[in-house]
Amino acid sequence: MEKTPTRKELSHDRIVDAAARAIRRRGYAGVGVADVMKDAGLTHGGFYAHFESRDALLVAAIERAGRGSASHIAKSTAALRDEGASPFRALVESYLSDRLLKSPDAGCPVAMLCSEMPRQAGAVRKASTARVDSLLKYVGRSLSPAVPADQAGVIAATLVGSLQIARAIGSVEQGKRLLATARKTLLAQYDLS
Amino acid sequence: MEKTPTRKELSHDRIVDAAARAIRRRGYAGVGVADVMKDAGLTHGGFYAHFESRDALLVAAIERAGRGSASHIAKSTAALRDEGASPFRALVESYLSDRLLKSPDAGCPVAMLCSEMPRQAGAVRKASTARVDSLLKYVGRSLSPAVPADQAGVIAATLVGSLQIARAIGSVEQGKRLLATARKTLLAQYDLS
DNA sequence: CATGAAATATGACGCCCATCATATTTTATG
DNA sequence: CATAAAATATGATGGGCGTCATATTTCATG
Repeated sequence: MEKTPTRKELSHDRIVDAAARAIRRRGYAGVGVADVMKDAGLTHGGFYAHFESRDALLVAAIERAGRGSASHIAKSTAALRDEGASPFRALVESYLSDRLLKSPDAGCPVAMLCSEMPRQAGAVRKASTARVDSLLKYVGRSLSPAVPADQAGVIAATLVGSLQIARAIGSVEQGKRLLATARKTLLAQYDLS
Repeated sequence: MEKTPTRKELSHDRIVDAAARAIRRRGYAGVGVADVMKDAGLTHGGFYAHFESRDALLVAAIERAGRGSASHIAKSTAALRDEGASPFRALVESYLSDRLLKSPDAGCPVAMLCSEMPRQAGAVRKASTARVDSLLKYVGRSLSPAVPADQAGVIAATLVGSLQIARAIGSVEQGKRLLATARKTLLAQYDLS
């Protein structure tokens, strides 16, 4: 029995979606209550009927962004696996896809927020580290059994770092080259399929 | 002939130092004019006798933080090299030292700011990408000739990503373990000395 | 020690933002 | 269609921050 969502639930959902986009595009500090509400097609005043505080919105946004990225990756990897790619190859090629260079609001929130996480406090921090843990677990599950499990952290770090540096570097051209060699290197080292 | 610095030059220097600490500890948005001036032992009003704008301070802070980290690494690697370590091993062990887990204002500003860089504008962005380029060049110079030059980017990404994730992860214990395996993995793969 | 200039402090202005109180609109029920 | 409750809008408040004008202090020079 699927309960049809109430109007408030629909609004709530649009707000979280807008916040999840904002936090990936602009970081923690870039999530403003008024802006998010406007993006959700509402005005700022009604915000506190939906959330106790801005921090509560941030927590919801982080979780939503994580789920969004996870399902994005899942879809992308599924397609690659259909073409015969190993789980690890599918992850690497999805995570380090050229397309993500320009569209930050589709990529992994850990890559967008990682360097800001240690500065966050309380529930926001907790929700953030939970996303990191989740990424590590995901990477771990995609590894070939021949790869030691403790490598998941370094591999995740290489994925996150490559995407970040490819975005931060001067030219898009350089960024694409970096992504390409990162994919090649990771596959050469860990894709023991 | 060493010109002795004027009072204003000394103040300027303390301001930039305070800003360089702040930007590594708290990110771009965490550099407030009033806070920085207080840290420098001054009050907020005199700021615009030293800088045209807050953005100009950010540029100076990024450059100072980069130089600070570079000289920190240089000192640390020099000591390791005296003990017989290869240039690459010295870099890896300096950059991924356990000590940096807790003291963000001593570590590499690229690791602290990387995910925020694409969001910056104008001169701040330029100064930031210059630091990234500089890091890539530094890594490239420390590589053994047997390692292809285009690997510098991936290696830098692994360094930056490992430090970030080690800091963002739940426990310090986990962070140290991640740093240790990152060091081990990088050395096993690239330290062809 | 006096004096003018350089450096810094005090204080104010305008803007943006999170939060909240209250008014208005929308939806469901009789 | 009327009415009450739910949802959202309007508007206000207080605080923080970048910026700047002006006052005060500090320093060098005679």
